Amino acid sequence: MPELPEVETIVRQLRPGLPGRRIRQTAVHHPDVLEVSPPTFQGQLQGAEILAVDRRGKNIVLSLSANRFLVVNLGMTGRLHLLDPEAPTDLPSHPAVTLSLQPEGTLFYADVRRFGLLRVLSAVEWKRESARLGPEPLEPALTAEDLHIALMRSRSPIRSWLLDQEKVAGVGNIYAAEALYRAGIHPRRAANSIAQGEAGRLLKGIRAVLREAIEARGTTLRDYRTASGEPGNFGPALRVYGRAGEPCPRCKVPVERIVFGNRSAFFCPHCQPESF
DNA sequence: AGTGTATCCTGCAGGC
DNA sequence: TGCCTGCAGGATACAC
Repeated sequence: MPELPEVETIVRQLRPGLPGRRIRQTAVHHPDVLEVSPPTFQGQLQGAEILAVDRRGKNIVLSLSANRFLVVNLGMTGRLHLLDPEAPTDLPSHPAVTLSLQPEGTLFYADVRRFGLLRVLSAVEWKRESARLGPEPLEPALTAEDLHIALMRSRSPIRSWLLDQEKVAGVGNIYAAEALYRAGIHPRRAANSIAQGEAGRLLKGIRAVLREAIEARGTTLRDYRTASGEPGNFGPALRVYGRAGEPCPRCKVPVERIVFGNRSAFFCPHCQPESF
């Protein structure tokens, strides 16, 4: 999906506009993105006031009145747009859910592949869901030592480990590749083979690339758009992701692509040696 | 515990 | 032009 920087970008754009508005009407164009029937979903949202907009991992979380939470996971191709009634933009294709707001406004969810998911949860349910997710990588509470200790408990490849939302929340395939490149760690290295110093470099790499990507409003490969419909600008700053065959920016050795865990992994074979 | 595989679904690029 | 294959920011379920 949209990974942490893309979701953070959307949340920051929605935050000034949504709180204080009510959900006046809900239209479901594609029940695929729901877990419940459209009438149930509509009933869960009807009349609710939006109190806050937050992010947890890759989830957009709208706090609603009556202690409910609308949790949006964008899957691979989900888009959440706040349509300005005064300045009609190009409507995205593949509409899935439309929320008509009061006062005037429309929150529009579109999703080409419909892997996304919209759920309305109680406070207890959301707390439980959130507790399943790993720590927020940008929160200072997460230390290199914490990371190293967690890594020692797993023998899975570090790239797969980083993609597991129960380990660290919000990192996806793009930023896992970029963070491992910056840390000089081969994506296939076992998590428990990462030394303490490497864990420190990895955490720094994760934070640096996430911050820079947020600054650029995310990476648009094809579908991702900000809440106002703009593409993200981080694409040209990617150093290895999607760059198989291109020279490593540091050493000029061609970037390689391998596949494991059903996903492509990109790395520099010179700067990220598999073993020492 | 970890991994390979399949699934959900559509669109696009590239090869022939 | 058209047909085919492979590939894509995710998450989950399954058999080994």
